Amino acid sequence: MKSSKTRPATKVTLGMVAEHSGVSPSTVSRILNGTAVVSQEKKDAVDRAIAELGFVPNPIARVLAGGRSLSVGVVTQAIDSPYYGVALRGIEEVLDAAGYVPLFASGHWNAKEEQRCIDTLRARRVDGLIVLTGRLSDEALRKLGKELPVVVTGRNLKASGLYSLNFNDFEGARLATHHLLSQGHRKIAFISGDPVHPDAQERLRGYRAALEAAGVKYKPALVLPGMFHEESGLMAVERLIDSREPFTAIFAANDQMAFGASLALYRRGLRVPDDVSIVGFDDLAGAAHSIPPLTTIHQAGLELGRCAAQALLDLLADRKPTAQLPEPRLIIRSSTRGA
Amino acid sequence: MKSSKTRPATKVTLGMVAEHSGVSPSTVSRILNGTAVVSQEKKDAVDRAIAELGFVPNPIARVLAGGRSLSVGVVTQAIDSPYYGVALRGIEEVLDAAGYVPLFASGHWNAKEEQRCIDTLRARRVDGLIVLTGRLSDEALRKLGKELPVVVTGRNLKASGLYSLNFNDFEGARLATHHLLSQGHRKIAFISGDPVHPDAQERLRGYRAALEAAGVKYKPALVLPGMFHEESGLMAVERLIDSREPFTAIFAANDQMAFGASLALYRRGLRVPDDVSIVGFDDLAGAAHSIPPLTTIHQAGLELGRCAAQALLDLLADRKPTAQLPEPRLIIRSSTRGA
DNA sequence: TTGTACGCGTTATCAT
DNA sequence: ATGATAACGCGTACAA
Repeated sequence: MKSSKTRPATKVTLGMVAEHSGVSPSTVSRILNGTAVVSQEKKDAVDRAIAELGFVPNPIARVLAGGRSLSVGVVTQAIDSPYYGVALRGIEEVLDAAGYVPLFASGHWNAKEEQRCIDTLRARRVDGLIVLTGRLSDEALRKLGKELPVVVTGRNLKASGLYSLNFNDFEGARLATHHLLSQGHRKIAFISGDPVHPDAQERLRGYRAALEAAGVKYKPALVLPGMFHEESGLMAVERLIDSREPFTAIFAANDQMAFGASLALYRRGLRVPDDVSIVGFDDLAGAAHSIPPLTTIHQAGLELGRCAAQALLDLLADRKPTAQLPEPRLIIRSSTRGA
Repeated sequence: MKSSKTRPATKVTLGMVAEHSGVSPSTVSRILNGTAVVSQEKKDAVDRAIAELGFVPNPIARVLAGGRSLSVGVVTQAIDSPYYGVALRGIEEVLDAAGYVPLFASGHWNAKEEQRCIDTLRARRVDGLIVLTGRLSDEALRKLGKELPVVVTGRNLKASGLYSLNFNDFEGARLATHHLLSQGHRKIAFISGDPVHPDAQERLRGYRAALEAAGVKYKPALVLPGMFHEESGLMAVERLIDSREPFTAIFAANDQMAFGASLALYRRGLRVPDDVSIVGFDDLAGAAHSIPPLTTIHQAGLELGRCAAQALLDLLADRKPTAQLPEPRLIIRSSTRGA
């Protein structure tokens, strides 16, 4: 029985291919990696042998011998993050198309764990690294970049072997706030993210800039601390309501907090958008199907992943990365309306 | 300057540890792997040398030499799935605690891609495999189990080297439907999942069983096809409303479709739960913060991941896995009320 | 209990 | 352009 499925039943090695096609192992290796010019004649013979034998190179042996592993490490913060999850998909997509395999590891927003991830990944000899908005110091990242190609998001570092990709959080927040302002809202609450996070600071800046541009006085009582998750958004609004500080709109520094905020409003009998308008940030998958569909700032997670992977591929191929993230866009849905 | 951080600046090998402690490489290896009994004296010397040199075994070389890779392949369907995402976190968590590293790959609900993932993972010499509800045939899985330890979810296969973990979808659906019934609902629509999916069939069975037990006649016009995503839930309800088939409650085969259904209701001016009650299935992270908070069947994704990983660890250690998934539980929130 | 020698499958170096 | 040979770092027979 001749099986058309070419999956190696018994391990077939490069050496066997060499023998089968009457050339030396080195030649086979050269053909596989395009390391040197080989006569068309031998190339054909080897290709045929590879097909006949169903040979698949052993990536383990390859890397031990000093070759590339064709794998890249991706350190994210939580493998199940609704935002970064889609970024991972983007990374997977473009890496796969280029023959690379992603190795994911989660740092859990903890510099120490993150360092452990990186150590593990490097022990596994990844060819490069993508770090999604980590807690590591810029210095540590810079040093890392000297040792292997690295792409980081959420930073603005520049160095050879290190490429940064950053969203314009400031502009996104400005856009969101301006949208509310343009609809006549003046008492706009802001649910901030974890201040440790640079993104959170930028978004606060954007909020303030929009206010200022519109001649609306910034009121500290209207900015509530949050932690980027639903519960914190909910509690922020509860506190806000209890404080009796009047407001007609809320801008949450991310969608998850916006969801929590909506729920708090719902519980207090306040209607969105009739009683209060609300805008989020990120445009998570769920934003379009929340009730009401959430007006938000689109921060393309998928694009983020794709760009990061593409940039790393460039670095790996000794090309200069040019990937740029798209500018944030306001997505108007149904959670906002005139004051 | 003496750095307390013990990260190998220069690669330190097992051989160097051997030399540094005056023993042979084999002895070091034995100590590392507990392969044989070694005198306490040498053991201490080696341990000291390891600490002093900051030695970290090279996993690549280790596996090439025939040892374990301490990595396990995890094939999921989409790296950004809201349900499986948390399962991945559970897997990561228990694997990590045992010194294993997960390698994630996405099959995208496609048997061919799934097979590719498995081939890649095996080429990377994973010690075992976790397959989350794949499209692969039972036969293929059985064969795989003969070659390396495998844990699958969403199936009921039994074989040595192969462990299955399955939720009681039937019971979950029965519970959900019964809840609606017990509140006086009689015209209960069911938004089904993709029928290709065994889970979807089981849930339909559970729905019918509950109906029958309550003496309510099953009405085909009340079951709408869905595809497990929001949009399909939304369209299902639109069709249902347009069909003018009366209904007072909806049971969606998963939360995502329930969200979509809620949105359709909202758009048509129908209130949840005042006009129609709705219950979902899965208990996604977002279910608790949707508006209104969704009554649903808790299918512990985190537990699923943990159990799968634990079972694989057992298999790997030649223990008999005993992990069992918890029974589905009804989580009553605010999307359901009396008819 | 411990050490020696070899092999894992590939790439890199150095010849030719 | 091609081949022989030596690594890569570790595990494991086998011998002692």
